[in-house]
Amino acid sequence: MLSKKTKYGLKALTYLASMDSKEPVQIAEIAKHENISQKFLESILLTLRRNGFLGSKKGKGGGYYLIKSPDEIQMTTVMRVLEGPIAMVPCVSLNFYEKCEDCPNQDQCSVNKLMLKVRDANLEVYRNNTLADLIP
Amino acid sequence: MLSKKTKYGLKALTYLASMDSKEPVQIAEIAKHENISQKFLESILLTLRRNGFLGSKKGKGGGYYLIKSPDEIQMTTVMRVLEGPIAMVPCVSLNFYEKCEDCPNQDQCSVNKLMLKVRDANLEVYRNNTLADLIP
DNA sequence: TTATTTTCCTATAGATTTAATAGGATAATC
DNA sequence: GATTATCCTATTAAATCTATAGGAAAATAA
Repeated sequence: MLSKKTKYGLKALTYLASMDSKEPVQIAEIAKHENISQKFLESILLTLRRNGFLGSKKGKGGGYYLIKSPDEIQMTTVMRVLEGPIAMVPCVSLNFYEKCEDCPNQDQCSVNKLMLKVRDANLEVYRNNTLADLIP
Repeated sequence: MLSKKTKYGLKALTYLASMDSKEPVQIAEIAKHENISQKFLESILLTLRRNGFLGSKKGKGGGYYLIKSPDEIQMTTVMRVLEGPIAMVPCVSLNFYEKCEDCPNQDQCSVNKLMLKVRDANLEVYRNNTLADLIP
């Protein structure tokens, strides 16, 4: 299941990407427009800023804005920041690899075998889609 | 993340599929061979039996065995029983569809748009792999 | 029959993760 | 100096996942 964090994060990014100008947009506006708890959204936008997707401005007329052009924001990077590893098991993860401690040899592991294919299929989708592709 | 339930279930199914004969295999043997808590595995095998993947026999010489041939067991059905919906959001699920209550119109929803592609990519993998393909 | 073995079944405890809230600090503008 | 809006940490609440407990039921063997 996709976490609400990711869901809300994607919606917020898309909302910002759909703006004509790059003027800061307030959290309250995004939250209201997308039906999201403002405080929860606040923490999400914070991590998006900390990870280089958004810029921010404080005080009156402040808010968040996209730093890059939507077509330069790959879904792989967004998903990794919001949802975590794209792989369903650590032993097939490119960016978060970990050996399974219970698995004697992963080359003969059926789960590894299947999840490798799943990972590749998902990567293919995320690599071929940018934020620009999500705008209605 | 793949749940341990699914991981263990897949390993158990693969172990049974790798057997030459279709003689019942005891929970204890599977648990030991795959490093799984026996009691936890017990409940997993029970749901696999209830969902038509396994047969069972009680008493001495009893255990679990595959009902169908491994190449007739599609990963789509296994994943749905063990892990639940293949889709990451209910609004793109084929078998567990639900409308998002917070989404005014899902045709213009960016999450829906992306997750539809993800779902299709995953279905493609699960449909093209059977239990037979997981055997080392 | 009686003992043994193994699955069957429900309930529940423990652990982890996710979702949401609280409350004030910081910085920019008016 | 007042107001506005982001910044930041901690904590609570809810949900889900993992594992265990403990006995019932059924099959086999003595």
